[in-house]
Amino acid sequence: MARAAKPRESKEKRTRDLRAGIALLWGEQDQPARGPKPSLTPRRIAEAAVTLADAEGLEAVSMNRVAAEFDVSAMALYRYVPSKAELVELMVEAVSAERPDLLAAGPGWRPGLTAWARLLWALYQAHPWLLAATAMRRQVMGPAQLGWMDAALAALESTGLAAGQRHQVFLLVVGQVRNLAQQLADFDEDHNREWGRLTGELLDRHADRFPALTKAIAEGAFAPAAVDPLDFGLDRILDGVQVLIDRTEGVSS
Amino acid sequence: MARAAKPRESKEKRTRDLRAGIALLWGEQDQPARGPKPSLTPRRIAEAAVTLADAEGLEAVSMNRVAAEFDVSAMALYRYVPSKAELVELMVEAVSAERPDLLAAGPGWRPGLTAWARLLWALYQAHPWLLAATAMRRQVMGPAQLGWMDAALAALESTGLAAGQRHQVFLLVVGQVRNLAQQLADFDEDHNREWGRLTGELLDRHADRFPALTKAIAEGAFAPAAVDPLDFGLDRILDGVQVLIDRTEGVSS
DNA sequence: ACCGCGAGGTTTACGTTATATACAGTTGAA
DNA sequence: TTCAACTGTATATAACGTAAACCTCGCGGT
Repeated sequence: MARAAKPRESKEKRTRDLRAGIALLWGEQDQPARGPKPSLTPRRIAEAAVTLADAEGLEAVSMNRVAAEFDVSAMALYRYVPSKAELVELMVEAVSAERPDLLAAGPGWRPGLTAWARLLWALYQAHPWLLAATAMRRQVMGPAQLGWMDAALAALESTGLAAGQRHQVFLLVVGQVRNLAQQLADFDEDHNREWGRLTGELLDRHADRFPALTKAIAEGAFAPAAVDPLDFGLDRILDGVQVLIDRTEGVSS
Repeated sequence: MARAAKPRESKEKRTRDLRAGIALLWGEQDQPARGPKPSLTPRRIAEAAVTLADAEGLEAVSMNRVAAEFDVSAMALYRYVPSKAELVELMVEAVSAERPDLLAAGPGWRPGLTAWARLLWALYQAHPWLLAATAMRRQVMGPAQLGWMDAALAALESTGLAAGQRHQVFLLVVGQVRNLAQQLADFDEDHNREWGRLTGELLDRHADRFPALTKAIAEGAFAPAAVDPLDFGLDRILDGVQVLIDRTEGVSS
């Protein structure tokens, strides 16, 4: 970690970095004329990093490991990618490349948004590192991520909600998927059972301090759920959105 | 980072670590008889780490920095804390120490749960590092966190929902608060405006690719919201929960 | 055709991280 | 008094991101 204690770069520098990073994401970098042919591209680098992350997790993605995939020194990558942060952005864009297709879900905002959430959830399941990758600072969305966002907002247009509300609902659904991904990431079968056993003993001994929790556990609150975990939260949220829509229509009409 | 490529510790070792960590969280460690008096305690170390994180962020919390706070070598801390991960757990427990008081919110599950969410949100605002700290693996809740959980579950007892559903609703509300914290953490005034400007140009140029997004922006979807950001999502979620309660009551009665 | 400069790639080095190991100093119980 | 247990330090290791200096190409302008 070369975190130099927040060197507080100059504003011009940061803007230049940002501009370069965005150009990279949109593929709008002008390639050079003079000099040897490049042996790599940002795209190929990102793809190698993605397969590495899929196989061994985001922690395994170091400049060294990625460079080794091309039999090249780590520093060589910096000719194509300004920093590791930008590489991660490219990885996110790479796996978000194909825009979700909501037409098969049928008409109406709710089937569309549900399908959208399911597709996003599938993406997070296929690439468990996505959560950590997008949690990193510098939330600079590239065209692929904007495509996902556009698809969700399109599904919401028929609701009659205001633009700000549509955006808020979008954030709500994204949040639900990401929360689920977080819960799944935390989950380790053995570890969880072991913690449950050890903490269970302590809970018994202090049952008076945690009455509601004790009762809920006794009633099986932590038993593995039978239904798809995405459904419960999503259904509640969309029910709530429906309530808002009904109220809005009632007022306007 | 001494991440030794997931050395896959033996199960016995992991269980012992877990047991030691839980004992630490619950303050159930037996103190030694012979030997010099300890000059520190896990508690004092955690408190120093908390003030450091409050002031300079979680990234500033290194074993060296914390140890320096006591004019002591970094390795000395390992006499009190098994690893940095456990230290972070202790930090979380420290700031979660006081159990939320929901009695002032009045009767009924909804005012109680709303108050609970507001208090948790206040905690995340007071300690912005909480999100990252709790996102780290090994979700081993100590008594303080269990106290928060118990308070939320207690508020939900009057709903008549099943234990599993109460748990799910709890997760939903926690998730909403954490999502908000995430959105706030990503947000940097200057940076965001700059990204909006640069991406806005690109969006104009590709408006046909993102029609719904373009329309939403034109209608001011990204204008700073006037209301408290927690409210929108929370209201939608709790509306949805109310729908579920109504449906459940309708069936049972 | 030449030549210089820009570009690709390597090497080396720095500062930082967590923590394993070996050791020295201190203290209470036997 | 002796000894084992305990505290704290010093040293060492592996890994990380990346800055800086350097060599080696090969195209563009002359």
